[in-house]
Amino acid sequence: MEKQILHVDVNNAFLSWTAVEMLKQGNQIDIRDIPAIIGGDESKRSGIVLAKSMKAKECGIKTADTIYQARIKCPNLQIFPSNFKIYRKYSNELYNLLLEYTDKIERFSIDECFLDMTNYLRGDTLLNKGYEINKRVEKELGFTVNVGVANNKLLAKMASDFTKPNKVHTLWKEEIPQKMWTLPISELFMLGKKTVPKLLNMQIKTIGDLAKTEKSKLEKKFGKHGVLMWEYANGIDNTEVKYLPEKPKCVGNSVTLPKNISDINKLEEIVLTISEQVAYRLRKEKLYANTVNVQLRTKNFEDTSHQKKLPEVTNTTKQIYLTAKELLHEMYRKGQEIRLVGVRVDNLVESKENQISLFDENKDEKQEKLDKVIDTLRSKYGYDSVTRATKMDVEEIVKLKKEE
DNA sequence: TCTGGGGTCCTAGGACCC
DNA sequence: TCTGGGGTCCTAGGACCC
Repeated sequence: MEKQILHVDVNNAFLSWTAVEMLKQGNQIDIRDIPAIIGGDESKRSGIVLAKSMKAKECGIKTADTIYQARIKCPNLQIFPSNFKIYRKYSNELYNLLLEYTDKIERFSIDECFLDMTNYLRGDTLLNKGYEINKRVEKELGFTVNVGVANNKLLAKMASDFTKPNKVHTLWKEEIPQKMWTLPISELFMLGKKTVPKLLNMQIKTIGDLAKTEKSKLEKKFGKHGVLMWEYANGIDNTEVKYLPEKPKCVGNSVTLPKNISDINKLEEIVLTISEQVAYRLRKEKLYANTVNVQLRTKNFEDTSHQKKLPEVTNTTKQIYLTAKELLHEMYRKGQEIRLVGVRVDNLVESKENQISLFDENKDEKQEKLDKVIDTLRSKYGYDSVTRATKMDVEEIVKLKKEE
């Protein structure tokens, strides 16, 4: 039996949600009706476009443009900051509404869900359910969604992307030639800016061209990715809607520094601050890490990363920091101007039980107790209620910038 | 005043083992 | 004398997504 899949995608999510929130706060104008974007903070050198209104899109503004570019494209642009707390709130409102239709919902991202409706149609059609969800979200939640209607996840996702906003589109098997094969290859899910030029070089311009290309030829050139793109171009996707919550496979944080840094001592302090955050999140997930990874980005956008497998799993701030510090020293070349620092833990496991330890006693016990005290304080009074004396906090970095 | 931050998955090469 | 062939684990880097 064919699967019955819906893909629900919030239109201009961050901007729409900000608009709804502002209206709720009594704001007179709806920022969806003017040239507006949600953007990062240029003074923190994270000035990129995260979401745009239709009017801003008409100016040619694209997601991930720099705000600098966006302002040139549209001089009377209005810029609003992001607020992930609000986004999570509206994302949850959407999820709760969708739960009335099926409990098989995969939260693909903060603003996208896949619904497996296969056993939940109750005599109705999938398309009708799609329309109903589209109308109800607008009426009850105040923002709009696109809904893709199909027999697998890939086709549902492609369908929801057709024309926006506030639309419902089907993409049945027999519609693939007219609706999907006519599109340029850049529109196909999982074809990014590195692969598209390579395909164009092979005279593969549309998704239809790709679908008709010999699968073995693509496999030879692109490996597994080649097989995947061929299958997607032909509308083939047998993956299930993953509705059960999954543990993360890695946990990481990174910061773009307000100013490039060449001082290894300052970099160490930043690595400490980030290690602390990462370890805290790891413990909140009740996970242990096998591997620590440090990433550096220079002022020229050259990225390097080094990683190290630990002798035994850990979730203590101390272990993660000490390893990260070691990696930092291993990587950092004197004089390099560092723009971004990141720390990540990988190969996460749920417990340290099945670890073969040579000793019976737990030598991390003291650290674990200390971490626990701090975690409790933070969950009660907020993350910043506990700070380190050596920590280079935001104020200090900003001060450093002003001295310039 | 150019260029975020959070992820997942894959690949290629080296080390090491039998 | 002219150099196997598997397999696993680890690391660095890259591609893609939202």
